[in-house]
Amino acid sequence: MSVRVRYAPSPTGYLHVGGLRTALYNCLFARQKGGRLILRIEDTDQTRRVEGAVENLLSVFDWIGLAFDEGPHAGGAFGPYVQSERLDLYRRHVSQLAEAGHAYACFCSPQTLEAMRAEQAAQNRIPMYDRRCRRLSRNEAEKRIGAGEPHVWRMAVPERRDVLVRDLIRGEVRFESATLDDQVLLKSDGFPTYHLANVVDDHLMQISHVIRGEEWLPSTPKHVLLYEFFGWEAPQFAHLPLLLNPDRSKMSKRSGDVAVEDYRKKGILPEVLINFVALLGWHPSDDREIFSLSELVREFSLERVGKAGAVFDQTKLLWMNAEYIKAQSDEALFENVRRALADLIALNGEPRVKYALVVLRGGVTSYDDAVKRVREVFAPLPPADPEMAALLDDETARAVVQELETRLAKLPAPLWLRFDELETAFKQCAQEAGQTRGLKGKNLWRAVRAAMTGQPHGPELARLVGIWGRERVLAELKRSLATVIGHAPC
RNA sequence: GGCGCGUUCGUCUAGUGGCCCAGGACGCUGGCCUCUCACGCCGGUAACAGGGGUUCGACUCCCCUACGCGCUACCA
Repeated sequence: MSVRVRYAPSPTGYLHVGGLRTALYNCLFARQKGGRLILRIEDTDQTRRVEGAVENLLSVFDWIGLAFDEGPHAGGAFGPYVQSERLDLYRRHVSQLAEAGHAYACFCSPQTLEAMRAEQAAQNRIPMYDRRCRRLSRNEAEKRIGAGEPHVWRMAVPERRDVLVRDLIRGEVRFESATLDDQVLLKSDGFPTYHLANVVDDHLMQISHVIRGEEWLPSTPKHVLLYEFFGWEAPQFAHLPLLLNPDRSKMSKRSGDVAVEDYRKKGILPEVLINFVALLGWHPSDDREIFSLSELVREFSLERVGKAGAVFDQTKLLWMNAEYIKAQSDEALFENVRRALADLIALNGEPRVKYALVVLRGGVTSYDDAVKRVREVFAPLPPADPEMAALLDDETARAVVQELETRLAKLPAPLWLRFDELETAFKQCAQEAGQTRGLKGKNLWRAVRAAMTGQPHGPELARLVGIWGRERVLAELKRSLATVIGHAPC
């Protein structure tokens, strides 16, 4: 049997990282087995309609690089792929169920149900539909429907029997049907509930494996029953462990960033998000951690998916992002941040901006981070650090700085753009300047740093010189010399 | 409350009865490198939820307990 899997989100307006992982595992499974990946939109809740949600979802998948073989955008032989466009299908199937006695009309109003639950709660009983409408005769039900009375259709769960769910990840899970509610299948507005639509569509779309979040495991026996009612073969199930907040509750919107879009904004690379999320609940047979999508396709297996929920660790995500950026060549990285640095390039020329990036890229965790660092190095200096400034209250240090300035000013102009040579030349100038007054090593460099930046930290000075260029280097040196003179210690 | 799932370092995890006084990664941390920070390199830290079995031998199998989580809607 050919493998057909699906990712079936309800269009809430954003893609949850948990959803991304589900979609990814489905994708990996499909690709590896030479199967098809289907996108199906489960928009059966009219009250939660979000404008533009599908478009947004598609654009996020586009960014992330996951492609569906069939779906509302891609078409396919099993459409429509949007549930709100399949309403008649669900109605027909409910009639079929009703005909066979597996579904019944229920006329209980929301108020009635609420009262019933309140009473059950008060008596400390398990809240469950008491099946009062199940006892209605078919005649009476038809009469009330004919009279236009609002109603839903519920599934008639068998009284007492075991329902067995076979799960590829969890093995066999047994449920007693008495604990299963007579689930609503078709709502009073004519829309199906998840349970009905899901089963009908999975069957009609010939889905072979249902790979979804663990939160669906408790309702799977109902689905199994529905397959039985229809006389259909059920697909294979695989329930994935949940993605968790740091407090180990189900990862949710209110506890931080859960939307793929949020991570995109933070500068996380799409391939990193894929790599990272793949490792949440799945582990390869060795200890590798860096995987491209095609490597994941090769390595993935449901057998190696774990059972326990996984906390989404932002710190490790950032580390992985840094790893990916580290792996990029200087050229590639520059191209990736070029747009964000356009103004600086116009102002300082491309060679120096690019050089700055190369010098500063060590340890950057994102493109934004890289851009920030480059911007900082070109920005005006913050007020001098007192300790650093104090170094220049020294006669010798000042003389050395003065000497350095003189020597740098004499360097030929073209040299300032030949960064390697400039580094060497600068070091030589500084050392020679130091020699005139017997300043060397740490003392020499600290003094030069104080004069150039006034800051305790910063890029290596010999390279900062190339980044800044002649004009600024000389200007900063002069400025600090001027400042220092009137700055004698009290 | 009911039903279900789960439980190895803080976090992601390896481990399918002896290879494990438990391995890798992130984090944290010590050192080295060094004009500083970062990077890099080398090292350290830290876990089998508890209790009973089964077995010559249990992280691995069984049972119980505890804890966590999920579901319990005319939401998905």
